[in-house]
Amino acid sequence: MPTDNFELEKFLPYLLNQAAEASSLAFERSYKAKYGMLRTEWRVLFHLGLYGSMTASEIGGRAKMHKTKISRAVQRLTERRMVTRERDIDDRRVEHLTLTSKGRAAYTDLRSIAERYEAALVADLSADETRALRIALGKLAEVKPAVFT
Amino acid sequence: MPTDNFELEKFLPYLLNQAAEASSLAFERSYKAKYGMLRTEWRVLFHLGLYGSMTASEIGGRAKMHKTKISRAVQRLTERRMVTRERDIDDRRVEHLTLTSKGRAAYTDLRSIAERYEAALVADLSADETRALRIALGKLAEVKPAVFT
DNA sequence: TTGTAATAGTTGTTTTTGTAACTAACAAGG
DNA sequence: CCTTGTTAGTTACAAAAACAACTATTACAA
Repeated sequence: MPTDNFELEKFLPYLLNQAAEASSLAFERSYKAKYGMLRTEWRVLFHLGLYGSMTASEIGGRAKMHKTKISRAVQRLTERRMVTRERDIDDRRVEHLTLTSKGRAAYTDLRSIAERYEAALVADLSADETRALRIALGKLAEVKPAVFT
Repeated sequence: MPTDNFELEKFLPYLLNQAAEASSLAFERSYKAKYGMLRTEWRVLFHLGLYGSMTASEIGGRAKMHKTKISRAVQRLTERRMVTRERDIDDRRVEHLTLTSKGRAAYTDLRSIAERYEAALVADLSADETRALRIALGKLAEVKPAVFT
């Protein structure tokens, strides 16, 4: 019984948020409960697990996370002995971040959870839907549209 | 140069978040700059604009927003004279929320921005992609998967 | 009735996030 | 060398979100 013809449920920013939130929930519980991690932290962890040693800026560029988020995530991961930091010899502003064995163990564990979770999510979708979804999401993630007035 | 074969860029919770954030940005600037609204507030505004008078619980159920978020959003919208509250006669716990003319004007304006913005977002996508995207997102928004360990 | 549970919504407190300002180190032209 | 500008990362403070405890009201059964 809407009073006009706008469809909120199809408005992409709204729909994307709902889907993102719902689909993040179960995974969030895993890394939160098992490792006391925040969203920012598992992202940093995964980047280091996947790409090996990285600097904060590199992670920021790739994950599109603001540097303050990364700074705090790294601080917490360091306190928990999951990440070590090492100053660059040539440029002492730069820090190289690396997973400790504890961090790598957490990454390996969470990655396997992520893989199984992904499979469960995709199980609801047809192959075509999944393919189109990934392509469309990839495009939308890059979009940087002008402001509307 | 990943060190293993997990694809973070295809992991749905991650990808969805990126897409949701990127695609919300421009619209967020509109309602923030023009009306000083928060995400929670435009959502409440749109529900009232679309469905007419609603209670906080009804909005919560439909938008999957926690009741404290709604309570505070309604409070701010009321302070700005965009929403009025009226106690239910039969059940005095319940409040019926309605847009004022000022609220309705803001809704109409923002809805038209939303429509144009949606068109700009979808312009990057093929018709098939768009259709599959909406269907897939709709399913994912409903998904409530078991916790993985 | 009256006692217990449920529901609508609010308030208080703690976490997280966002934003801006900051320090430290490097770069590059004069 | 200096000055000016840039980059990497941190810190401080303000805004927003999450979570839990609360009030007020209704429902319902003993």
